[in-house]
Amino acid sequence: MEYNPRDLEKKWQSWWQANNTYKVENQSSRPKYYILDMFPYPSGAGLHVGHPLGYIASDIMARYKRLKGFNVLHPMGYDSFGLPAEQYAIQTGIHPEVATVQNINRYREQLDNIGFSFDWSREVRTSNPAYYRWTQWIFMQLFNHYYDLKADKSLPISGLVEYFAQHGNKDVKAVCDDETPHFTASEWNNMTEKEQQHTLLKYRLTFPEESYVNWCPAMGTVLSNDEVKDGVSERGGYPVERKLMKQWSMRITAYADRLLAGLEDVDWSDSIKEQQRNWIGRSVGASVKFAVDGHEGVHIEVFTTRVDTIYGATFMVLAPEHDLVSTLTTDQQKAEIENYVRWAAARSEVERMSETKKVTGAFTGAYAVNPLNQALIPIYIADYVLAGYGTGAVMAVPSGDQRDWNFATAYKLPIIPISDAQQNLDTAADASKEGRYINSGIINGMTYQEAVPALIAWLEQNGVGKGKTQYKLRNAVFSRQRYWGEPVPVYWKDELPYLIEEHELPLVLPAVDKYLPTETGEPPLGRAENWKYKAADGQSYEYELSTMPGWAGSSWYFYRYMDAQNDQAFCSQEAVNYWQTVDLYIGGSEHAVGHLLYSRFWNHFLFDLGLVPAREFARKLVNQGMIQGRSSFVYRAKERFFEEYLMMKVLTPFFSEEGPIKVVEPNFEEEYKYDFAFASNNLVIEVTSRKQSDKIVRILRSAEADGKRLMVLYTEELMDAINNPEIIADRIRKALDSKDLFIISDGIPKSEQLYVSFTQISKYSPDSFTKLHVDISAVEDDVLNLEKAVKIPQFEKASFKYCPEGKIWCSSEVEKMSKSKYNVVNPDDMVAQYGADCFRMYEMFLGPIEVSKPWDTKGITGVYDFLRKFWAMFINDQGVFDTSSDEATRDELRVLHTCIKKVTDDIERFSMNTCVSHFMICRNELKRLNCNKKAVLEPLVILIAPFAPHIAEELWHLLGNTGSVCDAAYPVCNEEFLKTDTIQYPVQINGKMRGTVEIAAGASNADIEALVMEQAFVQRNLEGVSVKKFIVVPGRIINIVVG
RNA sequence: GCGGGCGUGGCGAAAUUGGUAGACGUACCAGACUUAGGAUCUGGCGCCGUGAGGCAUGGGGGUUCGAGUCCCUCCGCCCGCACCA
Repeated sequence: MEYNPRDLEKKWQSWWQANNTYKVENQSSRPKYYILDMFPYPSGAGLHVGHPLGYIASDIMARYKRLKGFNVLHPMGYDSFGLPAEQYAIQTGIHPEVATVQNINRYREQLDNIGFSFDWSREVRTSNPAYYRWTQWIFMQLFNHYYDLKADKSLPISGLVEYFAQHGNKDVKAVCDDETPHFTASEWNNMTEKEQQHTLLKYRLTFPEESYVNWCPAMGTVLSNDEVKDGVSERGGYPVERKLMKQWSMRITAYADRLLAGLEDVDWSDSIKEQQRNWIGRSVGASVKFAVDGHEGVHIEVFTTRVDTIYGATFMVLAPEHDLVSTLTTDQQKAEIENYVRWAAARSEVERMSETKKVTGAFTGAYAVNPLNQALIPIYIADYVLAGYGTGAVMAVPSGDQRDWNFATAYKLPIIPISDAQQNLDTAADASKEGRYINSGIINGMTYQEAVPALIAWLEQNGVGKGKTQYKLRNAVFSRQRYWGEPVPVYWKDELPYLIEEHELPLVLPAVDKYLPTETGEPPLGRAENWKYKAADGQSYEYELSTMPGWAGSSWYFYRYMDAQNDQAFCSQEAVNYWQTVDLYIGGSEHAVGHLLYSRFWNHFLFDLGLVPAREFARKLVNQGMIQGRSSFVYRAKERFFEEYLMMKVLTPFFSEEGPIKVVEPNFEEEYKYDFAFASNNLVIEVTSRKQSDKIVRILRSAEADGKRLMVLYTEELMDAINNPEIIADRIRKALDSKDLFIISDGIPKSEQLYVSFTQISKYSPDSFTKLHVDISAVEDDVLNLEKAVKIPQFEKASFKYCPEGKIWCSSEVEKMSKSKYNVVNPDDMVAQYGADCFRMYEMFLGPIEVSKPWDTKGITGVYDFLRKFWAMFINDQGVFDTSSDEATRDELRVLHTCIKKVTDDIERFSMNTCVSHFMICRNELKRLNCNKKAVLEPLVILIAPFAPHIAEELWHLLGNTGSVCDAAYPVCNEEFLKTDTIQYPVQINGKMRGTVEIAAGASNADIEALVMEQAFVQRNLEGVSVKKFIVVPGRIINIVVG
């Protein structure tokens, strides 16, 4: 009976399916456990070996928890709205849904292959109307709520309307737009419907607004901040610009403090928490209004975290985009300011970042008045002040802030010390909060702790400022000018947005002829025919044409799994009260600030509405590392190297080192002195293309100046010379005798590119090569198999015409796995060759789950061998399944129970790699004991079932059981069996290992000491010294201190 | 610059509270069996040394009977944020 993984795996996979083995009920007498994977976006490329890593770990956990007696929810679904399907639709005209379903089917096949214990009856797809109906429903709740600061939670907007009608908004403490004006009850009641609705938008948690957005012209859509990296789109790398557009926005800033505080309550990695804190970017300080000299009624508001340094403010800086710049600029300074504003606007994001040390700015000619001491301070503009943060203006304190110091030094502005502890203000600013204030009016002599509240009180009393907390976090743009997303359940009437009726949900995506913007520049939904909202008043209105961003559907999907078929609610209260929150969430750290922050935001909101039981949706988060690919490369020579290579190839056979021409390595550091140095005593041969005739003249002169004769060979001729080297050799011989110059015509076929392997390039400049990815399947033992390589379009066979020795050595590097890098390893291939159990165990064996590591197929044989040997323990000499029912020996039980203990402990602390090691050790030891006892092997089958469910299920049934091994009783470690009669004590002398002594387990310290001192190796080491101390750490170690 | 993480054989990595550093696996070497199989089994495998022994967890220092683990310091790598007032 051979171990034949494929057959038995297929058999059990269909058995599980037929028996609904993985179906989970929403009620149980057992405790619940919810383990969730980040659901995938089903891309056209399918899964690679990196994707299942987290799923395997979670599956092991899920199966383990089930064996341990939990009712385990372990679902899977698809984040199926998204850009790639839409791009594909634009190119092919195929509806994104069709491509998406195809991709999902492929994903499902691949996932099924690996033997996961997902309850597929709970599958969710975000693009399914039955699902996005509830995404739209949550959107409607957000529209209908505002954030009340007194209650510190979201409340229905209807309550606000009632309040306005009775009291106006003066005493309302709610999160709203900054410029929302105050109004009385009668003012409110006298407003038109339009005015009222307009006002309410300033309070709603989702609202349309004109705002600067990251507009990506190439993709025709708006991107969120985290979808933009270094001024280009994260996907595709297209340029992104700032553009003013009407967009739906989510008032996530209302939850900034709670999102920050909530991080304390979750067991997530420090790195993720820190990234979220960074993103929220809370800073506590004060806002201060500065009057402007000569401009009645004009104030510049600044935000500062160091209001205590206000007496040191010697100038003020506005961002070049600040609204007041043109108002304040004097006629005299106008030209300079306009110049600077234009220059700053033209600078790209990248330039601005790379030149942060350069100090630039311009003086407006205006002066601000320091409210504390009435000092007049000049107002500058400079691009080190960002328009997008705070108020876009700062009070500059060169003594306390390095950037202000740099500016003051460059523009010769005064630097006033403000603390008796400040030092060396000539060389740098001193931002410390030490000492007591000087030159500081009302806070002179105070410490930092005393000064801040004193100043804030003063500012508030005098109406020129207040304590304020500022966030980096912006409201989240919630519109995409795209087709393949959830329609926003809103129609427009009189330029105001209104929700459609709840019973009209879902608002289904309409059909369109093309997936591109309309001719008038509207989003693709503008193409839908007869797509109008029929309101209760009998009128038709325009629907909102933008769709929701990718993060909408993924911000609440974990609740849908609890009650996936519900058409009355996004999830029933019974279900959510049973499953509560996610106990363990597994996924990549790349979602640190996107998905994980938005989901927390929506969850806090749903919590405020009383719809979910906890503020945080996932108690524990584990971030699996990436499995990287090994990319193989060959190098394509650039033209320069090409010439040199040909030269070598053609000329070296005819001119040895002893001959008239000496071969010299080209010197790339002295570029263009002699472009190629086949140099003899007084002859330089230059190889060049005809196009570079001016270069030739230069080189000729340079050679003549050195007293050398020059021969020019054209690459075009060298090409011919490959087949007919004698001709060139002959000409060179002649050139040695005469002073002839060779000029030969053009004619290199473009396609004849030269590829070289990395081993050859080490002696040449890397600039001479272009690196190209090679399909790993065409690489065998680091050598490129030319036959296989030819199937890659970029490697025409002709390209290898001039490869030395007819083979190419490939270099390899570790990179992210990606189709475009030709380094993808498909799990299907691994499963086909080694089986799902082996694949699962090997992925775990690779290393700790959180660590990124390169895939290496070579090592998988070790795990495969283990499984075969594990199988073989159940098979007798005749090749038949056969286990002994004899009682297990103490040794055998010790091995078994050690394994139970280690594996159980390690699963609990998520150390799957060491679990696999323990299984191997256990097998090795049982083999040594020649154990085939059922009493030992049966518990092992249960123990290994989470890791290798198929082989476990097969053996479980062969052992005579009828139900699934998934429902077996988890073996319990009996510590009794771990005890041994004797202990091997390591013996150290002065901390150095000298040997081991076997000592009876219960021996007293005195007995131990006597026994140890007898040992020969101890005696030998004690010669000439005396024992100062004898340390016994029971069960662990003995250390003898000598002197 | 700020924040987070990390540094152990040829390679992936073990070492749970300080207690035999390198488990387990790969790769490699030798042997056995077959004899060409990429099969199986046995042994070896951090470095130096024939050996006893010495040296080894990025470098240096400290605490300790004892340090990969704790503290200080320097170096290097990775990730995140980045003129955030």
